[in-house]
Amino acid sequence: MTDVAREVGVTAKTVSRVLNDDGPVAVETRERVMEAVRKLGYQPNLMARNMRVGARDAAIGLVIPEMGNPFFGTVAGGVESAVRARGLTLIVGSSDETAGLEQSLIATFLARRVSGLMVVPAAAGDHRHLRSERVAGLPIVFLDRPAVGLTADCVVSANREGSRAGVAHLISHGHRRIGFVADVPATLYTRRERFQGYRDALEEAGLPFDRSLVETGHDMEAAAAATLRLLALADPPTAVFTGNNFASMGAVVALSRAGRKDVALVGFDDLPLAEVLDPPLTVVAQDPAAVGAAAAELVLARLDGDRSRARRATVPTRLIVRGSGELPPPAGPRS
Amino acid sequence: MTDVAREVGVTAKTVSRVLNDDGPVAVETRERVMEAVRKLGYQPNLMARNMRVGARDAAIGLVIPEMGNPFFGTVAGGVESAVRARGLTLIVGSSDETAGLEQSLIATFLARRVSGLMVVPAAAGDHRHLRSERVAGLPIVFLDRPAVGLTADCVVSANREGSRAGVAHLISHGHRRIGFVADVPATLYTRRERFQGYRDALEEAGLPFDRSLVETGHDMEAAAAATLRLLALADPPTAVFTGNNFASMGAVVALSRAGRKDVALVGFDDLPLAEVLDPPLTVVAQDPAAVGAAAAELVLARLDGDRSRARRATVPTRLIVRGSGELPPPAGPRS
DNA sequence: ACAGCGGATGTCAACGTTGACATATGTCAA
DNA sequence: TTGACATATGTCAACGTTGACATCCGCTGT
Repeated sequence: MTDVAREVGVTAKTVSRVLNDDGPVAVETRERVMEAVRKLGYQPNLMARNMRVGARDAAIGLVIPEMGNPFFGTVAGGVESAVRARGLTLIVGSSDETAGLEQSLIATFLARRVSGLMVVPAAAGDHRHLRSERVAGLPIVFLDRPAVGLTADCVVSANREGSRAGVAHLISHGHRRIGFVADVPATLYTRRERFQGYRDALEEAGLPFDRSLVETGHDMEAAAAATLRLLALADPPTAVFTGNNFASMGAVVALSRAGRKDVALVGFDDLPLAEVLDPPLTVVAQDPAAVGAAAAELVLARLDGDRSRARRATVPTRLIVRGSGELPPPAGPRS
Repeated sequence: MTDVAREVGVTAKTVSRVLNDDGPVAVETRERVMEAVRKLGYQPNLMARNMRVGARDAAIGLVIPEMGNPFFGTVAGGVESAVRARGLTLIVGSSDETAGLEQSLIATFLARRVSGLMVVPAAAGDHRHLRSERVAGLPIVFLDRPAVGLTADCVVSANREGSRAGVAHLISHGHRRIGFVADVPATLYTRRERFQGYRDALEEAGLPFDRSLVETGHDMEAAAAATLRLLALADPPTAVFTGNNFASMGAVVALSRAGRKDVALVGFDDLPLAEVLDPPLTVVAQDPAAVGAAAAELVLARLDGDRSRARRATVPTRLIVRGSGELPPPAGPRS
């Protein structure tokens, strides 16, 4: 900047004024400055600028569990466009679903003095350490899953209601014994909520809850095995509800391998190939971009001085009917 | 930092020494400093630090076309772990496959004085504007597609060879008329390379190239339509090679809708559900995480002072045989 | 006893930018 | 003519940190 100023024969401050449209500058001076900027290929140093003004980095930090997962990728995409529209930069890190990595990422972001923090909590996280930052007024929003040990803004999908609707859909097609397959232990928020939705639907229809119809598999293969275990029961389910995309894929694999095209299936989370499957997969679709965008809006509102108490926003899900959920239960002795 | 120093009764410099393990500090002083740091909840300001030392931000900027696309997400994941292992932070932006957004993202990163730049070029990009930065010694690496108008480091998949191998696989199963479906116009590097691989395989086997077997569809539906057009030809192909994951999905949909389980299919890019399809999809799989990691290694090597000329690294692809590529051509009048 | 040395700490300036305030020049109304 | 005011620019300091160099102390060896 000093170089540019020298070139034009003015002070750095004048150059600063030109570049920031701040204060009065003679038209001729402005032009000469702009020309020198071009000539020297000058680019303002954002680091120095951020340090001077407000001592905050014009960036938002985002922690997600996995970059390769399209769900979180799309969430990040939603966050990014909203954030960029405000002239802020997005800094992303992935925690690999590990509390330790998550903490160290957050620490890095805080050390950079980001203007806001967005976190998809890792499964075993704990966010009490963020209390002081929150009190100090740093906008912090949690996505997809709420914070643990901290009252803070949060944007989640309508897990319970979506799950309820998916299971109710199966019930409305005559199913009375419906398996539930999800990947992760009960510590994961989304799993708990979706399981509640499953029970809500059963209760609403006056159907009994049968513990033996609930299975767990932490990845696709495990979910496939879990599905097969359900089918091998003495009194097997006629339909299955899967609590996330890996579980859905596993169930699809299992039904395909077992040649059981008669078992109805509804999955939580849409899959890119869902309509190509045989039968096409009926799903409860989330809207990850909307989750990201909503969270970003919350952060931006807080940046604008919104000091109201912590809010929880819920992004609706949508039942996409494609075929696999509409299979009727086989006509059995009792039906 | 001054607050901590005052608390302990030393100078900021001493606190700095403690925190950076730099220079001799009395054990007792160190402990008292650490305690004050904890007590005051002090966190060093990375922005100020970066500005002082080397005038470079301890971050790497990465531009990808789309966040939600698992291919680029996984690339970003590969980059991130490599970069973080070096204590650097990853800053990501998505260009939405737009040259304008790409440029403005790059400008932002340069203004932040990132230590390195990694770019997956948007389809219509032009990177001449980066020449001066490159000359100035900024590590710049292009991923998945080479730079346009600039000689620079680059990491790409073995598009041509992978494609050749995929088509050769079909040929080895007796196919002589093989359709080619890819999404994008000839300006896209990957499309050009994969098409060349297709022609290589034909030539290698002494098969004629038939222009009418080449179709274009820019998304899944378009690719499906393109596939149907191929099947409707007077002398239709007995096998199809698809040049990317959307094209593959489109082809799968088309074959499924047309009830043509006899048409062999090999696709470039693996799909999460490939093995669940009927028949399971044979693919030429890329290794996006390896692409990201290799690119990151290149940037880091440049940061370490490697000033050798621009390199191009090629990450191998892998043929994953699952069934759809092994269907024999129907016994026709001529075979 | 004293030079010399290494350990522990301090002082100062600088990184690039911009807020707060000051100065200089010109314009206009009283 | 003069003071009030707007316009155009300059001066200075500060943001938080650390490199370069200086200082002070006690200990060692002769």
